[in-house]
Amino acid sequence: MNEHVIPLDAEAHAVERPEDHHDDLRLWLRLLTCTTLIEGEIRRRLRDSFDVTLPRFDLMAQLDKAPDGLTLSELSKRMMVSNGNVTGLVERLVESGHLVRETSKTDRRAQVIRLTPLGRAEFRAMAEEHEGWIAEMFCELTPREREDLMRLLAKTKMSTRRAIEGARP
Amino acid sequence: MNEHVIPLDAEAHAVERPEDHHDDLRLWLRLLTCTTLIEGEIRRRLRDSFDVTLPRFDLMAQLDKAPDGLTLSELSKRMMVSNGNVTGLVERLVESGHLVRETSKTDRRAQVIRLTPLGRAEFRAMAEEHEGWIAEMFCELTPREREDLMRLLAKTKMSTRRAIEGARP
DNA sequence: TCTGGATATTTTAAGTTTAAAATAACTCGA
DNA sequence: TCGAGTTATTTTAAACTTAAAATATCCAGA
Repeated sequence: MNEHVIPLDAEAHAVERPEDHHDDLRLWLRLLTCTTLIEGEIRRRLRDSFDVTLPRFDLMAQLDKAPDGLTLSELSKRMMVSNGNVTGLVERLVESGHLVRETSKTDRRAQVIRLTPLGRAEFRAMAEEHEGWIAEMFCELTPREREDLMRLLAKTKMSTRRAIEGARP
Repeated sequence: MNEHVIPLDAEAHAVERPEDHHDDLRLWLRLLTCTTLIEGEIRRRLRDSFDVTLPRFDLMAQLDKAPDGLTLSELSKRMMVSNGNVTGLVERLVESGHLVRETSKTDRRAQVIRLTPLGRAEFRAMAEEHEGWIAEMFCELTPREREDLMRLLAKTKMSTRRAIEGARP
């Protein structure tokens, strides 16, 4: 008897006390763990296989997608890091012969950054390996699951952007 | 005419050339973007509201969950950062009166780290706000979507762990 | 007991990262 | 043209982060 009685706190997942956001916190921690795990492994493999750091790889990836080059501001916006950070990264990559910088013809404040042929060649070689590594990380997800995850992350991104917008308009 | 002809590369999503992992790469970049967005905003709010850095908050969060304290190794494993990193963070948090460290009674190599009453009080105050901020970021997702995302991230985590295990046993 | 290997932590050097202040150049309206 | 406000970049100081080497301690077996 009584096996059909619905307890007051049935469906624990749906219980919502005011201000009870533990599940969201767990969701965030899991998101963070996934990213940290993948990022750490990619960092390790880039170092072991190509002796390059992840920030440098990321910066070159942005430039590879922009054949006409990018300004430092544009780079820092796309990489979501500070301006000063990009200044230092570019400095070291110019030093090592992977990038060139020239003053914009239309705006003397702006520097246009480009990959050198060496930089592009090295990046392309790394990128091919890198893409395989990433596929490896997701290999246990079905195509359907990957689509779902993509969609849910897109929604999370939009939700977060609006939360940020709302807080600092 | 011909509008019903199915082109050779119909259903772009299903087209799978050998070694074509662009979708996985996009999935990874989206995951990274979400994490970076949220992390950046949390960092900003912690600074503005409590004048604390994110790494310090994260470290205190680990200790708050472990009433008996943790060793530096245990901390670095849980935070997924290097040992040396934790050494420095703990040093500064002891300096500011938020942590205490004592040598383990059973292993003279190990330091047990604990929150001080001050550290715990300050952390609890921050954590309450923090939880609300996180909920804000996810607020446009339905409960069902949050569950799905949680599940998919769990699967991603497992998939990644095995990829890492497989590469360096 | 002694010793080799494992574990816990610290140190070191180099690089990354941020926030904030400083510098320089642009824009646009009075 | 002048000047206020904006934008692009650099500089600065402090903190964070990693990988690798160095120390110190533990542990298990000969």
